Amino acid sequence: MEYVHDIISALSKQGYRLTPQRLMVVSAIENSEDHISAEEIYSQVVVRYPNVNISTVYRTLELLKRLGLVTETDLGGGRVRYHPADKGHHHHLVCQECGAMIDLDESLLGPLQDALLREHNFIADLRHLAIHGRCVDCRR
Amino acid sequence: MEYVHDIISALSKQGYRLTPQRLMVVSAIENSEDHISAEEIYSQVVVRYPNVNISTVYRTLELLKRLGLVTETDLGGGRVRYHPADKGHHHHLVCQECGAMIDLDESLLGPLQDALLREHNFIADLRHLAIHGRCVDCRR
DNA sequence: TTGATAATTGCAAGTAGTTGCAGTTACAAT
DNA sequence: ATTGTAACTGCAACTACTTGCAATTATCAA
Ligand SMILES: [Mn+2]
Ligand SMILES: [Mn+2]
Ligand SMILES: [Zn+2]
Ligand SMILES: [Zn+2]
Repeated sequence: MEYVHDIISALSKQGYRLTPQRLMVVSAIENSEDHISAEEIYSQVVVRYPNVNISTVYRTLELLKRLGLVTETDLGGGRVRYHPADKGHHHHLVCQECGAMIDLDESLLGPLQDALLREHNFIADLRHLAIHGRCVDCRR
Repeated sequence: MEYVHDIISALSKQGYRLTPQRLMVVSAIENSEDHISAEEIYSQVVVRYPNVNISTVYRTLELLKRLGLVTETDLGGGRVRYHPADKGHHHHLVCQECGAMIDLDESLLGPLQDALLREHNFIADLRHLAIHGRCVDCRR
């Protein structure tokens, strides 16, 4: 069985069209070492496909989010960032003062997720959260 | 002792100027029954102070956030919403599918806040969160 | 009261992201 | 291969929010 990117095969399986623009956006996300922004995706894609428009990047991200294939996270810095939903299950603590980021294991939010499901019948999307606050150094 | 809005007396105590624009923004927030947007604040203020600029509203909100006097929350709908930090301690579950909102007691996040402080020395700002996901009806 | 002065504001331009629409194209059916 | 069609894209205009800068003003000291 040939190798296909997870996201692309999921798109294909669900009947979405595999346009070159989408393939390149997906590839930028899957090849990114960490969290990537829409602008960064765009500037990668535009090199190989010069007349792509950034609204296509945003629309693709919207689709991938809606299908649960990528997560969108506000890590500060004025733009949200994306990464594959099934890659590196974890969260981040973000200091609002100095921008420091602390990685957090996903297990810390398990109990909360369970409680919300049990007590409110609500399926919380708690994959790759950014929790904002103050780190030790910026404590007042 | 005379009555002063909590937020105004806090501003004053910390040495910030009490401009008419600020007083009116604060008043709009404190008088709002629930969560209010920047645009809604602006449209209240502009009636009594016609040449106020919306950037002043945004800058005032930024200040009030930074001082911990108001909370900013993304409840969906394409704009964030504000309310006094010390009013109605609670959170919201927001369904990404249908927009339904379920109120949540603040106690549910106490254990998480404690764990983050204990295990990571991080003071998480978990006042008035919006947790996104799917409600029972939109479950798949 | 009356200045001095730094904080604050209005304005205009900028950034991140969204949307309506007309034209293009992936994909399926022939 | 050709063609029909809805999905998708590019484009341009728009929304929410931000920012640099010059003009205004709240506050304080004289
Ligand atoms: Mn991450
Ligand atoms: Mn609320
Ligand atoms: Zn910090
Ligand atoms: Zn729902």
